[in-house]
Amino acid sequence: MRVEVTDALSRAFFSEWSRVGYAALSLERVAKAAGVGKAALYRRWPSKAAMASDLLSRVGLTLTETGDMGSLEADVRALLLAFRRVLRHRLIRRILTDLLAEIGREPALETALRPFQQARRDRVQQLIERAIARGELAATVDRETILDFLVAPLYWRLAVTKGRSDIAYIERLVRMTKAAMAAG
Amino acid sequence: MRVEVTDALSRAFFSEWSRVGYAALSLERVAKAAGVGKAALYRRWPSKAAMASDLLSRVGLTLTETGDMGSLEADVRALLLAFRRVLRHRLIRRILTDLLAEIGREPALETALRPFQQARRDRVQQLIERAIARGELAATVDRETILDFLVAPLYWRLAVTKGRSDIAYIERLVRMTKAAMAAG
DNA sequence: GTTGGATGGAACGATAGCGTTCCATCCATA
DNA sequence: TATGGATGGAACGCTATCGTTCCATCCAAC
Repeated sequence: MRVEVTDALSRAFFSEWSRVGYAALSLERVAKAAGVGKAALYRRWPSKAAMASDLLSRVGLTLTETGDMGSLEADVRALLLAFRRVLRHRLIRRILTDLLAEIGREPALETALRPFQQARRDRVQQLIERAIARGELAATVDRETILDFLVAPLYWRLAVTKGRSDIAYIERLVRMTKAAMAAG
Repeated sequence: MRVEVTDALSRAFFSEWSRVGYAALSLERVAKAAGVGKAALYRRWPSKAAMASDLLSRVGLTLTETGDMGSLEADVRALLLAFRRVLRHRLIRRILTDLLAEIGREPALETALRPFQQARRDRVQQLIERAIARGELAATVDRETILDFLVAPLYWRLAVTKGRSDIAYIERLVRMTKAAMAAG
């Protein structure tokens, strides 16, 4: 099967997803937007959920990885900046919020999202372990709750309240997150 | 118009919303689930968006209000517990996540949600002002960012990662949030 | 008891996506 | 240059919802 057709379909799928949402996503429109016959789509994927899962799992490979930045503060800053870079894409933001809403209804999507969550979780775990090794955090901190604190406020601001997220904000977030981690 | 019909329609609307999501919500099914003719529904609301906005604005009145608990820590705890009580309802959680995803596509919904956001914002503002008056927080703290920290982690855990939120977790959240606020 | 308005229910034509099938055309490989 | 598989496009029957209309029934207020 021709690769450019597959690519066009993938792009159209995400574009449509962002535009109308998962539930209202019509494969007929996806094919049309890709400039492709419906048959070409159904030859590749049997259903909307299957297509979504497949495409999401492919994208999962693109996750950025940041190494040891030398200190907890620098690690947190790097993580937040990387997260911000991703969440600033309108298309990604739309799809992510939609995905989080749709997961409760389409179990297949949860499976597809799991690699992302696991990658994020692993990355934060490493960050915490490094901080403990450096003596910047107590060994008894609650990993799960720290994970919540490292991701949630920035997500909330970028995807929900749609406020500013300039460097000054990120720096404040770094300070506050560090303080929270030390208390956890 | 008969009140019990209006009530049945309202209940059915939220129930269906939670079940299939806003985009896939069919007013025909809502009427059927309410045991009511479609005409009775369209006599009351002209469209899905209008019905959603109207019903949401009615619900807005039910927002719980907690007074001064005597200290920043007690205030934060009360806020988190109240928030948890709301977010523990499966129906509310589903509708809320769905709403946050749909807002980008249906401006009318943003208008309907605004009173909620404003109420939450006001409440947090009062909490902060009280803390400053008590000398527990510096007058220079960033209100907006604190707002993010007070709401986001708990939302993230309850609505996204679907992890535990027992009292021990809430207490940890109180400690960490307090530390973050002091650093902000 | 009468009356007037709201009701449940059924049907309308229109639109749209579903998943599938068919076919003439295109194009890469051999 | 020949050939076989993928292609775009059109159409299939089916189902569902839309927003509207009609009507016989019901019920509450007078």
